[in-house]
Parts: sequence; C-alpha cells; structure tokens
Amino acid sequence: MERERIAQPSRTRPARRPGAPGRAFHHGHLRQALLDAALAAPDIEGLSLRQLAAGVGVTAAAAYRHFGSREDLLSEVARVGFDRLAARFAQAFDIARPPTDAAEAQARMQRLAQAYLQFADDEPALWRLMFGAQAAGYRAAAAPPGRRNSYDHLPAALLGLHLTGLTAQPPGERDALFAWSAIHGAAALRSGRVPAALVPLPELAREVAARVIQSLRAPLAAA
Amino acid sequence: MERERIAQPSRTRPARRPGAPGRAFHHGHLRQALLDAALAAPDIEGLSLRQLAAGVGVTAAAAYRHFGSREDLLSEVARVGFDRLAARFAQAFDIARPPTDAAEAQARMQRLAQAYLQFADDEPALWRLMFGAQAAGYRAAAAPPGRRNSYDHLPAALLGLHLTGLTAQPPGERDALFAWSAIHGAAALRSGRVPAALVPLPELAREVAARVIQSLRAPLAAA
DNA sequence: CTCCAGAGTGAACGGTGTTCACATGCATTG
DNA sequence: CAATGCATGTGAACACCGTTCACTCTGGAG
Repeated sequence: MERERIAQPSRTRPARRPGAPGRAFHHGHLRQALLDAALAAPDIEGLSLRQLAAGVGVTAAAAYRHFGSREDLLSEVARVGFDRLAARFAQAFDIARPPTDAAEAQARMQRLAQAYLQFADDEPALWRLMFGAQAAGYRAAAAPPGRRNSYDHLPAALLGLHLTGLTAQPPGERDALFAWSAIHGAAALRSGRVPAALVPLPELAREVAARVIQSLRAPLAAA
Repeated sequence: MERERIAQPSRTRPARRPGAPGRAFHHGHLRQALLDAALAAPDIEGLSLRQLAAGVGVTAAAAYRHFGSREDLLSEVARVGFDRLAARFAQAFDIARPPTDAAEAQARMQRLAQAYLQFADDEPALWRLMFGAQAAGYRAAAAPPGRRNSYDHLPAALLGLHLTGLTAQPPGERDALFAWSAIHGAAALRSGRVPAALVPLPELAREVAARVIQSLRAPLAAA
C-alpha cells in the first residue's frame, strides 16, 4: 500500500523540506516537527507524547529516535523558549551601546521589563514550562556557551542606570537579583490572574521599572 | 479472611482514631489520612493517586468517596498550604495592633518577607503546588469568607509603613502588588536555585524588605 | 547492484486516573 | 434487639500514558 513516492533531489544532507504536504516523512525533519508541534500546543506540559506524535502523523515510538524521553523533548522546547526570550531582550536595547542619558537608561529598564512581561503574556504555555513546577529552566538560559545569554541584559540595564547617574552605587549581583525578582514576580502574579496585575501591560511595565529603579537609587540603610 | 476486628467504643461521630496501628480503617478518617499523606510527600504534584491510596492501606477507588478527582484532592492540599502560610503571617505580627514606630513597621515588613521566603524553603513541594504550573492557587487564599485572609497582612504592613512616616503616600493596591511581586519573585528564584538567591534567608529577607520599602518611599515620578 | 545504517512501525509492558457493580459494617430505625 | 439503609471500601475493567523492542522499510554509499 502507498507506493507513489515523490522522487526528490535532496542532494544536501539536511535539506528535504516536506515537498508533499501531508505525507513523505522518513528521513527529514521529524525532530523539528515535534518541537514545532509542542511549541504550538496550548498546554505544553500537559500534552502526551502519543498525541504529539500522532499530530505529526507518526507513532509515539518514532519520537524516541530523536529524544531520549518526553522530559528531554520538553527540555528542548524550554530551551527554544529561552532563546525566544533572549531574542526579545536583544530587541529591547543593544547591549553593546551604552545609554546616552538617564532618560534612555530608564527607557531601557522599562523596555526590558515590558519584554519579560509581554513574553509571559504572549506565550503562557511556554512561560509555564520554562519557569513551572520542575523549573529545570532557571539556569538553562545561562548554559549555551557561544550564544548570547538571556541574563546579560538585566545587569547591563542596571549598569546603564548607574552610568547615567540614576543610581548611586554600581550594580552588584544582589541588585540584579532584586530587580529580576520584582519583574519575574510581576509576571508570575499576572499569569496567575491576580486582578491588580491585569492592568494594561505597558502601564504595568512602566510602574515595575520605575519602582525597581527607585528601590536601587540609594544604597541600603543599615539593617 | 481477616476476621479479628477490634470492637471499639467510638460513640461520637468524628472520633475513632486508628487504635490498631496498621488496620481498622473503614469508617473514619480516610479523607484526612489522604491529605496528610499528600502533604508529607516530597513531590506532591508528581504523586499518583494509587500510590497515595496504597500508602494509607486502601484502594485507589476509595479515594473517590472523598474527592471528586485527583485534581480535587490536590486543590484541597493547596488550600491547606494557604492556611499554613496564613498562619505564618499571623505569627509575623498582629494585624489588629498598629506598629508603634518606624522601626517596628520596618521590622514587620521584614518578618513578613521572611515568613514568605521561609515557607517556600520549608515546604518546597507544597509551595510548588500552590504557585506551580496550573496555579489555580493565587486567588485561592482570598476565598474562604470567615477565615482570616492570607493576603491581608501585606496591605497592613504597607499601611504601617505609611502611618509611621516611612512612605509618603498611603499604600494602594498597586503598591501591594509591587511588594508582593518582589517577595514572590525572590521566593520563586530561590526555589529555582538561582545562585544569588541562595544566600542565608534572614539576610535575603532583610534585603528584599528594605528594597521594597525604598521603592515605595516616594510617589512615582511621572512616566 | 548490494548492503547497511538510520528512521518509523506495531505490539507489548507496567503504571495511571476513573468508573461501576458489588461487599461490608455502622448507626439508626421499628 | 433485630432489621434496614447508607456511607464506605473493594476489585475488576476501561482507556490512556511513557517506554522498550524486534521488525521493516528506505535511501544512499561502496
């Protein structure tokens, strides 16, 4: 059954796009197809490997040619999530160019917060996977060696605040932690449908950024 | 098989503690036993209903006499978690008695933050359940009508800051949101093993509280 | 043209949540 | 005190899940 196979050139190894739309897997892009399907799912953590495989027209066992386990697959998906988040940060401001003045430094902080919050808004399932229950992810973004790190932008933004005179002390690791906490917490509460956090996003981002800047303006008073 | 049943008095309805240690369920406290077993589990979300039931010496189907589904059971467990969190808040300071001075108001904020962070440290599985992936929980604490609300303490602490002159404006809902974000975010990052958050807890709590107070000291500058 | 390594199949394993007909024993009636 | 009824727990069954394994197929290298 099912002879009719389309003879495709496919001279280079990783080529072989799905010429025929539905059929013609076998050697090709199953791995990517599975990742794409998972990324498109409304509830990534809740999806079953069997459904996922069936969705791309393949047996569940076939997935094990490309991933060691369901957990592995989800880790890969989370990694893509961190890449996307990093891409949004990169769009928020150019880390290589220092801010021109205090207003710009403040705007950067605000855009950074907005990028973080917007990401959680736009991709809630991916967000939950990245920072959810098992949370293997918090460090995942820091891993890939060559690639630009997701977590570089926040220290850079804080440094910008200091260089333009908005904060008294140069930013330390703990300052970054607090800033991250505030932004991450806001995103978590928002995605948890806490009413006060359901305000329009730019407004929330502006407020969080402003409060973070204010909190870092002066060194801490003695405990 | 298994005759030997211990005839127990059990005159009042909800009495009947497990006199004989292993056996002698049937009519009694299965519901509570299941909740207790779940609360004691190292990974609440990951546990199976069958294992849980087997752990208390009962068939999985028996659980359905007391809970509509596994999800229902976990919701109940989460509710207990919010009660415990509220109890810790109640121990942090008496909400009915306003703070005597600025130092006391500041100390309250700090104790509140510490209670939150300590809870996440002490009961990580419960914490993940409460604020984890599905996160039906963020509002759950606000629900029970008669009982003291988990979320009353934060606004009270903020009001204390204002009354003792530590903040310029009376605290609004959005101020509470920011404060909660910062504390919750710190707890999330800490439970996510972010290295900078793994500092000794009292120190982290002191810092977060101080930064929150500083961030709320003055009204926001115009956007 | 032959061979082979990689890719996908289908059946099977044990485990899961959930349902349902059935057993059982308590507490309350007559 | 005996009988009844209802809440409570049982065991088998269902569909589904993740994972493994022997197998088939195919496309490209020699």
